[in-house]
Amino acid sequence: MPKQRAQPVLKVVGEDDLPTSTKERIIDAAFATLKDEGFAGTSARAIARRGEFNQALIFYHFGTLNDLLLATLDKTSADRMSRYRDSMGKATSVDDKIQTATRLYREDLGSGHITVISEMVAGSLARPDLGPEVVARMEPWIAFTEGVISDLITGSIFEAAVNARTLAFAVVALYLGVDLLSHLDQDKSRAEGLFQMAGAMGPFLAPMFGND
Amino acid sequence: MPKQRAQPVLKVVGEDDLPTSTKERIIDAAFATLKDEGFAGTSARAIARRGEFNQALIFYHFGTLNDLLLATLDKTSADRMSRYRDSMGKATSVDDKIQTATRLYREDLGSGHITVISEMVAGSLARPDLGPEVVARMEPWIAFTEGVISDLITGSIFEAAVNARTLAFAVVALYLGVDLLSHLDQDKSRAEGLFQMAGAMGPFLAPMFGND
Amino acid sequence: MPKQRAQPVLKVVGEDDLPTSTKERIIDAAFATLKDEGFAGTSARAIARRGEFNQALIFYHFGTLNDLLLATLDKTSADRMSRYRDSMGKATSVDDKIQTATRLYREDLGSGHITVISEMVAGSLARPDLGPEVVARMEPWIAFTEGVISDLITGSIFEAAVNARTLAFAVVALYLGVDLLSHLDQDKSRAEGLFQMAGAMGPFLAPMFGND
Amino acid sequence: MPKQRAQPVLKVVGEDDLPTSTKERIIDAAFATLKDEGFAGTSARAIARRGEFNQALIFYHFGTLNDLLLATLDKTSADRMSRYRDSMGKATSVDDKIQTATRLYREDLGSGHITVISEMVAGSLARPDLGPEVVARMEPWIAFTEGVISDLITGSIFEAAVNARTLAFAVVALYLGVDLLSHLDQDKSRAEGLFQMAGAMGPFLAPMFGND
DNA sequence: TATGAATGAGTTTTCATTCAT
DNA sequence: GATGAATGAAAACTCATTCAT
Repeated sequence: MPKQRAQPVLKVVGEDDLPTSTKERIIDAAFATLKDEGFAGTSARAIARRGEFNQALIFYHFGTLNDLLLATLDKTSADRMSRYRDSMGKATSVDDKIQTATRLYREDLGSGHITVISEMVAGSLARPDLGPEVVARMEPWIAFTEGVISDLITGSIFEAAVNARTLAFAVVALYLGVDLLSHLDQDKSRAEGLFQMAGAMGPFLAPMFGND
Repeated sequence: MPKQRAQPVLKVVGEDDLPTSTKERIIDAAFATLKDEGFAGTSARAIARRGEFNQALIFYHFGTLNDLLLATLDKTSADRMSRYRDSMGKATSVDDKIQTATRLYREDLGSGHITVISEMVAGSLARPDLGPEVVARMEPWIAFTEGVISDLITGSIFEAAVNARTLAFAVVALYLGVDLLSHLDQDKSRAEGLFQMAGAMGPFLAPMFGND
Repeated sequence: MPKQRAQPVLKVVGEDDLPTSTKERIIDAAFATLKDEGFAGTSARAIARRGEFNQALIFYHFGTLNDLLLATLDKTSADRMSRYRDSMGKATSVDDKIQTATRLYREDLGSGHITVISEMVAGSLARPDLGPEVVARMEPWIAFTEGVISDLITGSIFEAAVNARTLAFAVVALYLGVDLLSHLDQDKSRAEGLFQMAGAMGPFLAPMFGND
Repeated sequence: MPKQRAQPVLKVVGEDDLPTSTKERIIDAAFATLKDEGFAGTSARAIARRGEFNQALIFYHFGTLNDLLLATLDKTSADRMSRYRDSMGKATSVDDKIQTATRLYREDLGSGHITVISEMVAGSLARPDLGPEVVARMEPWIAFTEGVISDLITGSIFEAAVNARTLAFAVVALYLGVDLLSHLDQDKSRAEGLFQMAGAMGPFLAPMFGND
């Protein structure tokens, strides 16, 4: 049985996969179900119904529902990560980075990426064996954020006081917390307000980081 | 029928309650189960087993498992809130407030308050009718945080740029996100690191807030 | 414990009862619940809620839910029986009797008597120990109907061919069947149509019974 | 998913069905349970025990206990209906029809058809969402009876006075009522007596219908 | 590869009834 | 007489997973 327990994290789906292999169809169905029905509604049955295939197919291809869920998280995470890398790489000033991050966040919101991430993180509490795996999938995001922060503070007055890794952890935690709360009370405006506030502080902060 | 559907949020438990009324015993069992078995493990059966009482008692006293869970959240929330109010009220300088917050966080960690809050917030995604209720219970915390922040920035250079309410939302979201991640990967050290970093920045920030 | 298992059938409630004794209040609540919530909805809890008294009172006074239900059936049956006796006693011709029966049926419909009877008869299938007791409560109605039929056919051409007792059983069965079906599909018009048809046949039948 | 929510009413089971498909086994078990344990005793558990299969199989194949019950009613109804159609089609005179109906009734009694029908009709009062569905399944029987009556009264003196549809409703209601009472007090003799009386009236009635 | 059928363990909730006070 | 609390048994239904084909 082709179980796939410890699938490499954030591996971009290989080129040998046909455009819509069965595995992809299943992942797409899982993504859609997670997005629309929430973690609680994402049973094997629900995914199969959504993708119009047989329930057992999930277990044939992924061994476990958990593993499908993780693969789904991997895929959306990998997709978004490449997008983030591209965009943030091009942004140089603090201000610019804030603008870019805001734009990306709005994209995430539209694509369902946010929903799926927060459903997975939160849901993994309810499926205890999922927890560590999900956290592992957050690691690359922390690393990426750490890079962005390092770039930013190197040479600034903050360089000494700030631990980039720790701050990166905080940023990712904040992102998740905001997602979670926004998701729970169906209110996007507070997250939006947060980005706007950050935007307003951009010019404020710029001189501290040696941008002008 | 002693249902308690719309229990007042954050009502501090009155002194007239006997030391261990049945309702309290049930809430305590729910708290312990939430803490040790996680949200997923907190079924009516599990709670009853833990508290060594009959399953049906839960429904007799709370009507619904959800309602018991909310009551549990209310109780722990109320307990902690009064503690936070007392302690933060006494802290005056930024530095002081950071120290106090760190101390309180460590208390939360020991008492299981953190575990229970994050289990509830995250788990409520998987019990959709719980979501709004849980968010509503976060509101007082946002309000409280807003107060602390307002006190802090009034008269400082940040007063104009910062929206206290939005920042309070961010702080609560950050707290939840940190809890969630720490809880998921069983690793408390990163949260600890975050507080230490904040502590290190304390003296740094003090002058910006007009403390000396 | 004052159980009341084999309560005399159709005994009119004695004069020693206060106008609204507790037992009566309970019976009234049971009647109302049976009428509005149906047999399935008539749990001890539902009755107690409706009458605004404690659940346990039912068991104190009647020993068993079944016994309360039977007492309720007795009461409504006794009330209606006296009414039927009075009215049918005054009707002399076939035609007259049909008119009277139609009028009484409409009364039954309004008072909820019909609902309660059919709920009880049908429901007693679902509470097997109730069955024979309920049937026993139908006996007086069969006897009463037998009397009416006997009066009618004595001296008519049917006297030899018809067994009054058997026909009485059929009439009661028909009444129940009609109630049941009308109740189930919420459609009173067919029962009404039946009475109208009987009414139309009255003058037709009259000569056969020696009325003119 | 082989749910069968809106199964065609009274569809005769096709010959292509294997002798004992799982669905049939389940229906047979439901039938037997309904017959022997009564409606109240026909829980999913009881059916599964009787058929020696897993409880969940019921829900896999029928989605809902109600739906299984309805399918069971459909099957027995369809079986009997074809038998009634055949037999009554061959009976021409009133007398003949009465004899045939009596014979069929005795068959029903032996097969458990009667028990199951009355359990279902009465029981559906206690499962409110079942009511309309069960009534709908009575409709074909009313229609069939109407046909028999129409044949009978056409050209007779009753043609003007009798509404065949209304009378058919009454006949079906009577049949149900008789079943119900017989079933409740475990006494078949009164129903038997009724048929005997009808038999005795046959020659009496014949001339009125133009038979000789 | 794929699937329909099957399963065992689990879920929340409701019920009639009992009992100590 | 009356009550609040407690209980054991049962209900319908859902779940992830397995298996024979």
